[in-house]
Amino acid sequence: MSTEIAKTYDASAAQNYWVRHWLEQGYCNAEPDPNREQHTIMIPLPNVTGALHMGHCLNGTVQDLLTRWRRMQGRSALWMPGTDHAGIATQAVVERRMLEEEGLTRHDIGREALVDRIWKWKDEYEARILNQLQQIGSSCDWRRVRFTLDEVCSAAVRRTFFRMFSDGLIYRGKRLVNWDTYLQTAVADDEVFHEDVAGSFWTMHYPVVDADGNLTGEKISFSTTRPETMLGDTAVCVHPSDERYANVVGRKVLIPVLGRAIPVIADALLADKDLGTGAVKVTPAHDPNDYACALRNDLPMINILNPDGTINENGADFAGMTCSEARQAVVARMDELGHLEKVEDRVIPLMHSDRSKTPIEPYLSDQWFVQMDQLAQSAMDAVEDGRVRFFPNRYTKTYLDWLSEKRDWCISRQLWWGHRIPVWSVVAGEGSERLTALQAFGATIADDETIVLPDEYAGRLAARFAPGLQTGEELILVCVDGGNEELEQSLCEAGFVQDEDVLDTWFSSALWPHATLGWPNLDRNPPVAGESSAERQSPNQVLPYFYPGSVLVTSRDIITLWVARMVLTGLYNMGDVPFGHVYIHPKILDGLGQTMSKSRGNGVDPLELVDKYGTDAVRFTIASLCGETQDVRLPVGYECPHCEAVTPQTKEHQEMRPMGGPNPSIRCGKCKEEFQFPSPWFTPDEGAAVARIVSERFDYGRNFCNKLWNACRFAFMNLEGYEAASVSDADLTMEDRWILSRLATTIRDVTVMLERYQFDQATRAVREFTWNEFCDWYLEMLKPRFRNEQARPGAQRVLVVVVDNLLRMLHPFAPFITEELWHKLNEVAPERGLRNPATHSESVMIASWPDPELAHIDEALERRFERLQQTIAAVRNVRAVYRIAPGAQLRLFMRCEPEVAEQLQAVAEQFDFLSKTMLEAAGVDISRPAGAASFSLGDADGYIPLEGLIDREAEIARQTKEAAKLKKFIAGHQGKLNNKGFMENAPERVIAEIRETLAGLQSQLDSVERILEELG
RNA sequence: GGGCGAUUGGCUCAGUUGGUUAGAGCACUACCUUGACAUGGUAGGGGUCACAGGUUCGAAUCCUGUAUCGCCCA
Repeated sequence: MSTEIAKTYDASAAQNYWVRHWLEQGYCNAEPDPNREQHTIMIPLPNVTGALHMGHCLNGTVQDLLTRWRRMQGRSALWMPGTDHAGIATQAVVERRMLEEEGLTRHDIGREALVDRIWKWKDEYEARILNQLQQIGSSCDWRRVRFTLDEVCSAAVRRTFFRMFSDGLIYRGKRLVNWDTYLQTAVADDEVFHEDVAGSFWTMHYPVVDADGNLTGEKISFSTTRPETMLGDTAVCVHPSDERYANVVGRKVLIPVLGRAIPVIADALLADKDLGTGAVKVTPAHDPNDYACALRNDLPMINILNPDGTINENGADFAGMTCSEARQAVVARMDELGHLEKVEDRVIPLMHSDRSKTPIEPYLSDQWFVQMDQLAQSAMDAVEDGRVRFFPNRYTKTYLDWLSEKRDWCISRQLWWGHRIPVWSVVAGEGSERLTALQAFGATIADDETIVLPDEYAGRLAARFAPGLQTGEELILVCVDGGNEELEQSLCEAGFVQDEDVLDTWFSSALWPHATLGWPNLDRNPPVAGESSAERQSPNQVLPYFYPGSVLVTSRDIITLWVARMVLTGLYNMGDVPFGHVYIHPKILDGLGQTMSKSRGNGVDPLELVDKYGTDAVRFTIASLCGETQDVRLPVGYECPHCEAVTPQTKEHQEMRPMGGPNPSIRCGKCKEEFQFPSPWFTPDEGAAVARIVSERFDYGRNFCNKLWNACRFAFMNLEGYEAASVSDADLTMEDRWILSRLATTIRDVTVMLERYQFDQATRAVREFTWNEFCDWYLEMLKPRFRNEQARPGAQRVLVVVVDNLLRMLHPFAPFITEELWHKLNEVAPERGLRNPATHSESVMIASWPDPELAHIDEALERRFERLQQTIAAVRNVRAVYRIAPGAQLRLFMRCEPEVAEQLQAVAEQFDFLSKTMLEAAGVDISRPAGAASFSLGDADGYIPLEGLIDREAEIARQTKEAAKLKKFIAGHQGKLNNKGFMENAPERVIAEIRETLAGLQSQLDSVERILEELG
């Protein structure tokens, strides 16, 4: 049997093969198992708006790393996959595309057709996203894929809404919202962005009128950037202590364009004496500050806008105009009437909708809310008492600060794509007819004005009165739990109409941790793909086993939006938190320090990088970036399709668009050829040469994989004739014991680092061990043993054990290459182990996480080994400095204590192998041979005779420089020991260390000075 | 405006509760195609740790302030 493997690792072949193999074997599947501990990670569900970018890739890498590691530790490890319908974002994308490509709006095609189109979009992107996740090696339980609008999640949404409604936690109310006039929906505060636009600042005045409405000749001036809002003004406000206006407060002014009189009020919170004229107009229905002022002062609120952003009937003559038309018309009229004083240009910060990119109008409308006080408090308690812990800890503050505001949660969205609000309403009757609409249900009114339904409707219907849209109107609201279509039908027949709105996406994603496990269905396990409903076990064992989850891995920007809400719904529905830990990972920025996003044109598809570097390289590099830091920069470049030269990406590149002309291209600086490039703004021309996005940061992972591959290739090549057998301690050589000691230490440390979510440190530790210890030293030292028939079997047995452990330790970081190598190892050395060699699992994915053999850790040995390393480095240095051919044999004399000499003699062979140097002699009585180059370590001096080769002057210069360096360090240490304060305050340990170092430095300096003397 | 974070060699980042001579990868220089690996090896050059104060025997690390940048919230 040949034990040789390919010279280079074929990443793409390995990925394709193992992704399928793992799926077929069902290694990623997780089932409840009472004999094992559980480990649950719920994916931060990506939304189906578009494909995944590097941020998702990082997020997925971390979750997979944890899942694979815990699975190897023997846990039943569930990583739950799925996607989010992302209501407004997805609907906006589909609507925008429909408008651009077909000139159609949603009103042209209707609710059903639009929703149909969105489902098609969802199917396409969900498939693409899941494929991306699989390609990066995600070991999710793919049978359990969920979608926030599917049956399982919908049932949870429906039940939660019903419970909250029944408990009185959901109410309907008026609220000033951010109205997107383009999409005709409210958007959340986090869905708007501020952008400065050029605008004007008008100063005008309202005349004061007396009680009879007659002009008094007085006036109040104010300034505004939005004059059209005067149509909705219900007051003018001044500061209570502003003497200029003391005599008009409480009187009235006239809005000239309407002829409506409004009061002058004093409100210290709204008016600022020192700003402008000190007086401001108050438009409660269209400005957040004015709205708050109106609540304080009990002012009427007049809505002047239609949902599409045009002026409504309250705007009198201006009705039907758009805001900007109305603005001009109002200004013109005011000017005409002599109330315009001046106008100046001004840059105005304007809110825009993140979804439609159009300006936001503050707009007063009816919305549904969740009352947050108790829920928020419960979520705060969970973090404060440690049931939920954040890593890094500083994010606790973000979470608590936000929740402590306890602002009610607006859950309604005026969209067509989402969970329809399960409330039916009808206008209540008058007097004794008040409950007529619910007569068929046998409803009655209790003393406290609540609606009481017969027991047969318990858990299915909940009803109550609520104020209607019009003042004085009363509504009956009925909430229906899921699975009661016949009751919904009856309500419709009784004249009830279902609410048009849908729920905020976060309402459904807040339930993700328990909804995906089947809640509220406790009778049966949640469905898995490929299983008939009859097979589903009863009762639901999945939910109690996997809930609460272990850790949530996510990005800091949704701590408030999502993490907090999952905690509170988890507590509300399940009575327990959804996860014990929250690991907040860094965010990937581009080379210019900007957040990566599709809209900025700097997003990078992970599959492009995977194509170039291989998944393992990308994952390994990413893991090396994940620590406690909050951002990582990822400068990328375009790889020229003609000559492979890389052009770094600049802001100009990110912003290049066709602008009606041909697709932009970049000219390669090296070969001067033009190429196109991936961009969110256009699709490259058919057949055009397209650059690929690359980033040299991934060289880190790629080089590592190459190193690992070749180290194993070397190992396998030398396993010809391997026979398993126990290895006794006596059989172990010094380097065996050293590498086993280092291996045990590394495994121990890496395990702790993973427990602490220190992926960057863990990655460095495994890399350091693999490259700088295993490859650089151990494998090199094995080479002579493999050439020796006697020594070979022992070397093979230890090597096999180290490779076995190494592959297992690396598997969560680099799943594909380790699996590929593991299978080779199984072929070459099926039985392995130091004590009782045995066969190992078919796949490394289900092998056990390596045990740190603490008994192997030998620090004294490691220190001796270090001296060997230093000596060899010193010899190599001499060789390099004197430009001695690498092949030329050198002779080495070491002056040192007998004990050290003995140790050096013991490894004499290694000097030859590792540095082509014969250790001629070692001992106290060694002196420098004539014409020898020298070096000094702390406890030994080395001499390498170089008759005729040595340049005396150069050697003197070299040693003089060395002496100067040593003197500087010595002075520093001496200074400390002479410092009274230091000696009095520093801990014993530190002083001892300084003394020890100083002694070492001093002896080195002595050596160097002796050498200089000898050089004369 | 409030909060969080960053600022360490040309680039990207480490640096555990303050304590040996501040590290790594890439890039750079020289040498080496040696039967695991040139995606490599060996050796090397390069940093007054943003700035100004302070605390301390001792500061990249703690405190205050300044500057620049990023993010979140209002």
